[in-house]
Amino acid sequence: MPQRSEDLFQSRLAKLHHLRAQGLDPYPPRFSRTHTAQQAIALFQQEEAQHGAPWRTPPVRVAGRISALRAMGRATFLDLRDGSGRLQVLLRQDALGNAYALTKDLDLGDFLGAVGPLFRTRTGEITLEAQEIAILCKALRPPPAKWHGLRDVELRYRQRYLDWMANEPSRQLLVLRHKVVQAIRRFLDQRGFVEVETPILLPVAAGAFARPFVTHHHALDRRLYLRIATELHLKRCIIGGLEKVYEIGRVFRNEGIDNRHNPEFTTLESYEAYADYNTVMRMVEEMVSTVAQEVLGTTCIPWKDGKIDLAPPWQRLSLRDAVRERTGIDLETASDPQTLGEQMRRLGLAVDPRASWGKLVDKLLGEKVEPFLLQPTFLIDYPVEMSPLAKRKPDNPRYVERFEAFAGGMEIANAFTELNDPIDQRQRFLEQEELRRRYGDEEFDRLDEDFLLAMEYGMPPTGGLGVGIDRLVMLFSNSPSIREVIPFPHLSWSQEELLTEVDKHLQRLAGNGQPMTAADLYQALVASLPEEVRSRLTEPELRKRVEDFLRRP
RNA sequence: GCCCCGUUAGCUCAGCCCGGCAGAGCACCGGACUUUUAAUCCGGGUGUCCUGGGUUCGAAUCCCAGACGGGGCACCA
Repeated sequence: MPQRSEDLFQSRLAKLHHLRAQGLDPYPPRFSRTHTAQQAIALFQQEEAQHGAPWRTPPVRVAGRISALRAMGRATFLDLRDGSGRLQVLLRQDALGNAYALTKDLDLGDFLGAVGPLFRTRTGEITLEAQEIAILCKALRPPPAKWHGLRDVELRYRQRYLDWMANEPSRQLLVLRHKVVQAIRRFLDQRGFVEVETPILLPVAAGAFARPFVTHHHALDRRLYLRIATELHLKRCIIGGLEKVYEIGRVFRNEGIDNRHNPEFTTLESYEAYADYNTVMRMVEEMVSTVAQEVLGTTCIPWKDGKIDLAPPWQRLSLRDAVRERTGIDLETASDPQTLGEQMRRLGLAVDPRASWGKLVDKLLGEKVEPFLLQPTFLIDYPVEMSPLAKRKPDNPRYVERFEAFAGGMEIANAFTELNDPIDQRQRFLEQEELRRRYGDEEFDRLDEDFLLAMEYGMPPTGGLGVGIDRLVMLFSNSPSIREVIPFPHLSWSQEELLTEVDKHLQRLAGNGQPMTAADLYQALVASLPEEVRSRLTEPELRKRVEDFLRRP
């Protein structure tokens, strides 16, 4: 595989062998350090203040990755970087003796331990003068360029560790994400919520609008799906008597990838018995603003060219009013697909004539309302057709007690007073199944018989909430793309992966010793390659690969 | 699915319009240098110009097809 960068690799390999030849272990099992880079610098500053300059501390032990190397004959400066920061190390032949020869085998990216006193150089930089050094790990590939860093977006995502090595903001984003999740947990834990872990592999993937991923359990010989939501299991917890539960976890939706969608993403869902969507609304604005305050130190955050103020209370706007204000359409009168579709066409929207009313409302919201909700806003009371798990409004059964929260034009939360009438719930599921049949749309929700069974035992009135953690982190970090905030985002095949896959098949096909003609081998290859690989390569490309393969010794 | 842009050395990028020996900085390799800081100085270019096909005496450059990435649209929570 590593045909690229072969020379750099070989040069480092040679140094590795040279180290071994001298009886040094390039990968020793341990090195005990007494100070991080930051602690070492703090120690020096403290002692210098006490004793006055010039001052040398007693020896300290530090370790880190070599991030810069400035060699000048019998003295070498290098920068060691660890999790806390950077410390300059001076290697001098006079101080190190024979060990100084090791310097020649060091490269950027290697891990090194150094022992010695701290002092200030002529130019004033706090520096460790090494009396002892130990290579802790020989790196066989070079780190990204020190000056330009790593800009190539594809490389940044495919080899995220290089991104983190080279780009401080990317590292910080990971930490920010952690702090957000931590602050959410703290918020909920303090309110008596219990965190539970519900299954990811399910016989029925229900609880949201999405196509699921399919997998198979061999021992059970059963088709299973990856969950698209945690909702139905968390409600089972409520049924079982836990009154406040939540889960922060990954859900999987088999859909396209873009700036706001990754096929796996993290949601928070919480359920609280004896709460309703009004209770949840207050909790959401308090939670998001509290998290912002704890993590960012303010509730007023920059977003694109403007600012968003997350301090409660957030604006509350009924969905019907919001649509009427922005489009002039009244959903009460435009209450069938034909009328609504007609009015939407008049606004210049492309309308699928077969779309259901709920889908049309959804599209109208997505096009004409949501993108304009920059300051945090609750959209309240959704049509029942779009919300099969929410309780109807007592005074208008065509609507449900549901809200979605928006900020920066993105949906960040979705919540409702949960439906706990098992007969209505069954009816709603059946309607979803019917809609899926009628519209051939895989994304309608699914009937979950096991969940209905649970609900028939009785569920207290409950307020439920879903929050997209990734989008919340996008908001908090002013990131335009969800890929930035997901440590390892999904990408398609790279050219190298494809060709490696082809070669694997070629080796297997040609492996039984019998000589094959290029034409035969090509035929066998096409028959053997999975469609996902074959379809990404053209016939001439594959034929060429076969010929190259046969030409190889 | 559609449109636009990109893909050249390990990294960041120029060269492409108007076809003529594949370039720069950093990194790397060899040499000098015991307080440097993007160290400096001398010497060295290390390449499947994304892939495949076509036009041409000649293609990184022009044409066609495709892959991957980015952006937009469509679709979608």
